Amino acid sequence: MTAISGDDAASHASGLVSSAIVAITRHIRANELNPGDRLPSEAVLSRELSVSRTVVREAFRSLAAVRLIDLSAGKRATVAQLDDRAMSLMIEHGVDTAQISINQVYDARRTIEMRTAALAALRRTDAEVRLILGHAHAMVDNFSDADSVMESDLAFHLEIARASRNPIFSILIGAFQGIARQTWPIGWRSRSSDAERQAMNRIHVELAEAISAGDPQAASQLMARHFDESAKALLAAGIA
Amino acid sequence: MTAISGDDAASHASGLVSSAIVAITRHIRANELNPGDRLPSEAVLSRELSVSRTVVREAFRSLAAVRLIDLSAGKRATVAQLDDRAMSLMIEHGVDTAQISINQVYDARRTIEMRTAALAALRRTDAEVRLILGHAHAMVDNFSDADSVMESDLAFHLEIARASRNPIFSILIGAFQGIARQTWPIGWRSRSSDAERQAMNRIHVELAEAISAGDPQAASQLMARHFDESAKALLAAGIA
DNA sequence: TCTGTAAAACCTGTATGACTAGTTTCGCAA
DNA sequence: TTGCGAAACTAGTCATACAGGTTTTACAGA
Repeated sequence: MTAISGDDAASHASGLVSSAIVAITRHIRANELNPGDRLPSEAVLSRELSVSRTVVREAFRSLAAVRLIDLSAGKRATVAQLDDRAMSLMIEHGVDTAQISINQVYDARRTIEMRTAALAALRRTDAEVRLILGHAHAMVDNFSDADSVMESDLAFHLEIARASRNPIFSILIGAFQGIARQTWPIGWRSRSSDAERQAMNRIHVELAEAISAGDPQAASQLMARHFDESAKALLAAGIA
Repeated sequence: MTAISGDDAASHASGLVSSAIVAITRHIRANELNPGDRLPSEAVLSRELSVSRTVVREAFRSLAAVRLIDLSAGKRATVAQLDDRAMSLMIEHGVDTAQISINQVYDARRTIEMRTAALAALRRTDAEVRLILGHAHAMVDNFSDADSVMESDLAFHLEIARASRNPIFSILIGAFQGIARQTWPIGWRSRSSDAERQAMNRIHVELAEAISAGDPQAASQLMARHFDESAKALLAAGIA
C-alpha cells in the first residue's frame, strides 16, 4: 500500500479540501482499488495529509456525493460501485433551474435508447428477455392503473439498458427516470382514448419481441417510433 | 422567500447530512432559484434545520461536489451552472476501477456524437461553423505536433456538441474528454503512417463541411465512420 | 442630495477537543 | 478450535475559536 503524498501537484482548485480530494482519488488510482476496497481512516488521512479531520471529512463527503466512495457510521469508507444517484441529482437540478428542457431530456433519451434497444437485441440473455417481455405485458394487462403502467414502463426501459451491457447507458437511463416520473403522467393523460393508450403499450410489446428475436434494426426503429409518439403526446399537452 | 422546513419527509437516506441535503435542494426548488442566486448562510441554515454548522457544511460540500452549488470563501453559496466536472470524475472513476471499459466509453461517445453531428448540421450558427472548421483545419496544419492535434480534436468534438444546443450532450462529451486524453495518443501511434494520420484529419474536415452545409445525414454518417476507424486503430493497439 | 470610503458586520475555511454510537479486532475461555 | 466479550478503532455530530475573505452600513465630504 503506497503512502498518500500530501503535496498538491495536480488540480488548480484551491483549498485544503480540494487538495484532499485529489490526494484521495490519487490513492484509489495508485493502489488500484476496486469497488468494496477500504480507504484509510479519517484519522490516518488527516495525519498523512497534515490537515484537520474536518478537511478530510469534507473531502470524503464530496467523494461520496459523486459516488466514488461509500460512507457509513463506524465503518471505514469504501470504494463505491457506480450508480445513477449523483447523475440523477444533476439532471433534476438542471431541469429545476431551467438549464435543461424536457425536450432536451427526451432527445437525449431517444438518442441513447435507440442504441440500447439495438444492443439489447444483440446481447440480451434469455432471462433478460423474459424480464423485458414481462414488463411490456404488465403494461397491457394493468392499463387501467396508470401508476402501475408507469412503473412497468420505467422498468422496461431500464432493463433494456441493462441488457445493452454498457453501464454508461444504464446510469444515464436511470438518471433520466426522475424526470420521466414527473412528465409521464402528462403524456398518459394527453392520450385521450383507451385505444391510444393501448396502442402505446403495444409498441412496447413489439419492441420487446424485436429484442427477443435479436433484430437490432427493428428494435432501434421501434424505439425511435415510441419516442416520436411520446414527443407528440407531450407536445399536444403543451410541453416545450 | 419560503422558510426551510426541518422535517425529513422525503429520502430514506439516514443521517443529518442527508436530511440537510434534501432540505437545501427543496429550498432551491421551492424558491425557484436560478444559477447565480444566493442560498442562506451556513449559520442561518444551521439554525433553521436545528443542526450544527458542521452538518450544514458537509451538506454544502456534497452539493458542491455534484455541482448544484458553488462555494467560495467569504461569499454565500450560490446555485451553480451545470458543467461536466462531476460527471468527469464519475466516468474516470468508473474506468479506473474497471467498472467501465474503454470500448464502452467509445460506444457511448459514438452514439451521442452521431446525434450531435446531425443536430449541429441543423442548428449551428455561422460563428460555430467557423470554430468547427477552424479546429478541423488546425488538425491538418499542425499534424506533426501530436499534442496540438489532440487538443484541436477534442475542441472540435466539444464545439459540435455545443452547436447541437443540448446541454446534456455538451456535458457528456465534456465528461468523456478526460478518458479521451488518455487513449488518444494510443490511437495516434497505432496509425503508423503519416498518410493514415492525415486521412483521419481529413475526415474531420469533411465532417465540418457537412455541418457547414447543413447536411445532418452526411454529418452523422461521417461521425460514425470516424468512430469506427478510431475503434479499429485502438483494436490494433490491443485495447479491449 | 449624492457619492465615495472606511469601519463594522457578516461569512466561509480550517483547527481542536469532546462525546456518542457503530464496527472490527483480538485474546481468552470453553 | 471455536465462540464470545472486551478493547480498540472509526465515523457522526456538536461547540468553540479564529483567520481571512466579502458585503453592508454609516458617515464624511462634495
